Amino acid sequence: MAKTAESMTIGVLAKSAGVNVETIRFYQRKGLLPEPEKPYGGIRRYSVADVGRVKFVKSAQRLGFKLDEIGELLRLEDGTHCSDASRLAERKLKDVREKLADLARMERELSELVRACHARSGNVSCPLIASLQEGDPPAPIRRAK
Amino acid sequence: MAKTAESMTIGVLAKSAGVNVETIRFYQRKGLLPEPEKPYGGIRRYSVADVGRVKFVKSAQRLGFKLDEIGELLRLEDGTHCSDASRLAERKLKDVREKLADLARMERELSELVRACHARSGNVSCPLIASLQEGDPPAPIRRAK
DNA sequence: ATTGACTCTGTACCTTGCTACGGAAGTAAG
DNA sequence: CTTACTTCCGTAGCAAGGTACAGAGTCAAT
Ligand SMILES: [Zn+2]
Ligand SMILES: [Zn+2]
Ligand SMILES: [Zn+2]
Ligand SMILES: [Zn+2]
Repeated sequence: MAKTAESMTIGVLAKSAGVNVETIRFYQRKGLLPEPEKPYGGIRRYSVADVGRVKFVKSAQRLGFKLDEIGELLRLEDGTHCSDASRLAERKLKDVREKLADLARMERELSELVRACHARSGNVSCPLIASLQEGDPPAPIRRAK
Repeated sequence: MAKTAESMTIGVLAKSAGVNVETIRFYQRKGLLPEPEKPYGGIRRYSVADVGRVKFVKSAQRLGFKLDEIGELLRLEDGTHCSDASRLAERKLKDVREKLADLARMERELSELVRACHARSGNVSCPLIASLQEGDPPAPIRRAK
């Protein structure tokens, strides 16, 4: 019964979780993953719980959490601190929305410049280059406030 | 007339362009900004053209270009290579749209989880934590292909 | 002429999330 | 028993875009 409980080597753990062995060690150094005791001069063994933990980390990364923040999430692993957890998620959502707005601005400006370049006729200078030479942060569309 | 032409010290240049002195030097090392000759044992002087160049870099950064890519853009500074320039912009636009899609996914997933956490009633486990423990990349909405 | 503020040069450090390497030692297969 | 693969452990390096020194020299004002 200790067979399935603590049966994996680090290599198997890494493969099961779909990450590099070095990533496992890195997470251990960061305190995201516990380092099992090892038998004197022997090899550490891991359990399926550790696979879950690594996958937890990877899932949280897909939501935009940084490793430090994932450390905080892991402390809430028992699921009994919903309001703490959702506070973290709300903060992250705010970050994400800010980045989203920034990227949306880039998208607008770039596509407008590309359009202008394609529409360019004759010998006028490249609108993209010209815009960069102006140097001004392009006028934000000013609406009634 | 050599007064306004090459009149700034690096500190003035930096301030005019709104960046740190170290940033100027960094750009010089990166080849984004030329290093003026300096009088024997003296101090280099910069012109307004250099201010423009730094601002060019900063503007391009706001569009999402990396410094390496900005190096390429700077080679097209004469504005006569519109198709080269717009190719770069189109590639960047593609990058930006990919990041945008990724962030939009995060936004969707996070806001759904936050919603679920707020809607949680009674003693069920935190939906956010539970979702991370499942570990699966949340089912992409599968549509007919 | 002596501050004090800049500049020059080189090098080191910062963040984030890994990835790689070197050398020793344990482990599994033949 | 030997060979080949892992593991262990510490340290070093990568990308990107800077930032921060230290130690020496220069410049302008008092
Ligand atoms: Zn709590
Ligand atoms: Zn919750
Ligand atoms: Zn060309
Ligand atoms: Zn163009």
